[in-house]
Amino acid sequence: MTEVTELDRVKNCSGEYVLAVNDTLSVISGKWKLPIIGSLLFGKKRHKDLQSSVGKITPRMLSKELKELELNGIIKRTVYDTTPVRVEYELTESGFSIRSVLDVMVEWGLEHRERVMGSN
Amino acid sequence: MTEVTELDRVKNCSGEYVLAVNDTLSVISGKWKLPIIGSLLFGKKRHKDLQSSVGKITPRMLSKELKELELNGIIKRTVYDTTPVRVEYELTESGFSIRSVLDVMVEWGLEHRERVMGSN
DNA sequence: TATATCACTATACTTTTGTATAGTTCAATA
DNA sequence: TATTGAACTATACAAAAGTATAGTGATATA
Repeated sequence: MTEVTELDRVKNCSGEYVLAVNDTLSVISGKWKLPIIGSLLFGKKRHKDLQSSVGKITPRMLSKELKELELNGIIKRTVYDTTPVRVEYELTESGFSIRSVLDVMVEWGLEHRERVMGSN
Repeated sequence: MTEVTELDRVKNCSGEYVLAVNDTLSVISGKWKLPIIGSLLFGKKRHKDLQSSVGKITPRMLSKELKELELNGIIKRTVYDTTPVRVEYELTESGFSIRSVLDVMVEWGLEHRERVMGSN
């Protein structure tokens, strides 16, 4: 009952708290990260599939964002030895689990809009 | 039991979902938003107090970020008719409530770090 | 009259982030 | 041999975000 977890510790230290939030924030920041994650929630996709489903992203940006997401452990990249080569991207466990964060953000966003609209 | 709320609706529509997340994201994005909110969680503060508690932010950036936070309904600005003039900033209800979002982000961030560290 | 305090604002940058457009590599097919 | 398709990469540029440094306006006190 008196155990202090890492979580309790961080929540009570304003500096580390901000750092931890920023860690999460950096994973989903960038113009195309959310659309990409959103698209991959429906299943694994290839580069060209993402290009059409994500909007008018250029291949350069798509590569860049995918590379960052992979580095951050959000997606997994698999290369198949076919011709032409096939590369598939899919969410990792962390990738799927971040959905709970996004859900909370959607909820707050809608509540906040109500509060702001309600008092005009 | 069969009622479909706004929330359910948005969660099932990938486009609107991303938009709603981005709404929330835009409120806390910017290099100094989190430190400012973090500082105001401890109580109302004046411009100069924030300037010292938030780090090495310039007055220009502090004004800019405060203005955006006010526009977004996260903080309330009060001017007192003293000399020299006194201006106080404090969190609104939305400002305080966003802490629940930040808490979830901290939790995910720590779990994610465990997962990534655990598999090296 | 000069100085100090507070809450900014102005101007001119630098850095980061994103866009536009074209080109590369590989092997398989026409 | 030329073309195709997938998955990128290269180069140059534009826009957004952030920094550095100095200055303003109001008023009260020395």
